[in-house]
Amino acid sequence: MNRNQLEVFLNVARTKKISSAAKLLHLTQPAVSTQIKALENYFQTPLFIRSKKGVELTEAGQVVQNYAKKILQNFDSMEQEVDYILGVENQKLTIGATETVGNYAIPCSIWTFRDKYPNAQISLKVGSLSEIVRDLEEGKIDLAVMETVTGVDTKEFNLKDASSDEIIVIRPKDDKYKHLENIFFEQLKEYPFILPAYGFGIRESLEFALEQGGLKEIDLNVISELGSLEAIKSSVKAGYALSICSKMAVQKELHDGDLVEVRLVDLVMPITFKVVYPESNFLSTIAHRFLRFIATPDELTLCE
Amino acid sequence: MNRNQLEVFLNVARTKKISSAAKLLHLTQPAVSTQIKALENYFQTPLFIRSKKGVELTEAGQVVQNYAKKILQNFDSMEQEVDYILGVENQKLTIGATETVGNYAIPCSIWTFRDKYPNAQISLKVGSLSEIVRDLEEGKIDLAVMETVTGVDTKEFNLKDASSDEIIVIRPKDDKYKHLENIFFEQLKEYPFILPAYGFGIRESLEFALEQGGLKEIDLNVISELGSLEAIKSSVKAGYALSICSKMAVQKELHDGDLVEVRLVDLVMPITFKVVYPESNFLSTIAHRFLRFIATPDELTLCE
DNA sequence: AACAATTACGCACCACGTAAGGATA
DNA sequence: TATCCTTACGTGGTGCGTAATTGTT
Repeated sequence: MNRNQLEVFLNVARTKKISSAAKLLHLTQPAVSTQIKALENYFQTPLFIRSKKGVELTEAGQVVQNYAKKILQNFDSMEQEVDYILGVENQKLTIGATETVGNYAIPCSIWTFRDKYPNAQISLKVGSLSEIVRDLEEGKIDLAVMETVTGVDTKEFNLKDASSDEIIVIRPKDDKYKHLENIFFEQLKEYPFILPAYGFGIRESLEFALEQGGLKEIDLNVISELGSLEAIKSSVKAGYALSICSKMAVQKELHDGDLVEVRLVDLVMPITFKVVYPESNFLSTIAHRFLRFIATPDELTLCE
Repeated sequence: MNRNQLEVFLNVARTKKISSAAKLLHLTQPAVSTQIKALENYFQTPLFIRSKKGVELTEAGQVVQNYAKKILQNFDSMEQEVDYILGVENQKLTIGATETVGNYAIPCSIWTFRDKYPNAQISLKVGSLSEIVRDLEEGKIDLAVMETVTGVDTKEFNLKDASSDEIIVIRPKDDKYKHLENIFFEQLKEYPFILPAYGFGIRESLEFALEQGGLKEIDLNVISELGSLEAIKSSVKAGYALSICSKMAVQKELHDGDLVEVRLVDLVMPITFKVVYPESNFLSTIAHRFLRFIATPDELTLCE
């Protein structure tokens, strides 16, 4: 039994569903399932009672839950105290990010990260891909987060996958689109469509996802190409057309019902953020901590 | 960072030597070294100061030590509390063991194990290999510990390596053997030798070790074959001859100086105990706990 | 049909052992 | 030379994803 299994366990206990925990942890259902089974095998007793609508803690499971919380808290405290000794709080951290990532995906992560180091000087610099790459090379930023890594010298810099987002199709809440729930990509061309402009990040991610999905080219009824997320959101809300964007960028609208997600049955379009950073030796301790943070699967979940 | 690394870390902190910790954990020096390095990389700071004669905790290292102790205690408490719910204390456990293992290697482990379950009914049955195998098949014992597994139906039973002992050459403390410290196996035949009898376990282990070492047959100046460890020890002590036995079996004599170990430079003769047990489903919970215990590397170290 | 969980299988990574190297008394 | 630690490299076990299966609403 190890730390990771306890983290998985706690997420299952909290959500009362293996599938939900898997989503939070950015793992698949079977992965979580086998981890729980391994724990139960270790203790030689069931920790959950499986029922129709999820799982429920057994008595032994409750004991494990209590201790697991304590243990993970101790891990956290240990890291905090070490950080205090190292004076991580006094260090400065400047993160670079491209437009889409920087404006929608990263800010809430930074808030969460700042909670851990409330007195550190953490700043975010948003710019175009080329600007960010140049800043990285000139050492003006400690590390950068972006969707694509074109133009980055992969010999000079390291890459790491961060938590992933997803491209989704959005539609107005109007009743006339009501039947649009689960459709094939092909069917999209029956509706007016707004395409994000190039250089906007998401357009490139879309084309890459289409290629991966075996759908070679964009054959849609494009009524316009817009270079601003706000413009896209407004246009779709107003009922003019469908469009796409990153799911994180419209969390609020989806939740409030101002926009509705159209699920594609034959295509998923994941976005994997890349964190770009120089050789370990050139990284400050707090930059290391941010790397650890952004690579930890469930740290970003507060934002969803 | 995980539980295992903390356990390694604590052993290094306690012994102040990576090599000593490795021995206690039945690991190699590089294995422990890399684990410590991984921890230090995780925290981005040294946890030990390496010096000529070992290692010393840094300030950060002391913090980690304190929390690591807490965390591992919590793991222990968690397991204890789960065991309490499952009523493991009320279960009965009967362990079978062959002569050598049962008389020398296992008893101290059982004491340690009994500390964890003071009210459980734990008994040890020592017998010949065939007796133990029969008891296992008849379900009279829950599991068995032995050196060789000849005669065990490996389809019906599972095997697991437990902590290992070592066969060593012993000599009298007499001054006339004083020059015998580090010699080649070949040189042994210049001295009178007592060989343990077959069926005694260790004889089989010896022949296996010789075969592994590329030394096909026992070409020694054998003056007698004895079937009792006590007889062997007495004879060697009395100065009649050299002999072999498991290191654990003569811990006390080696420490007191009544017997002396002769190191072979061209041959090491490890003994790996095998734990034999039926299908998981047929095992009581406490038997499972004993399996977990005996397979955990550093649980047996209290006996060395 | 849709959702929740399990099982089977292939792959990629990590911890380990072996071997070799370096530093110090 | 002996002791103690580190670095380099090959290998096996474990955790994960994919895909297929079962069971429930």
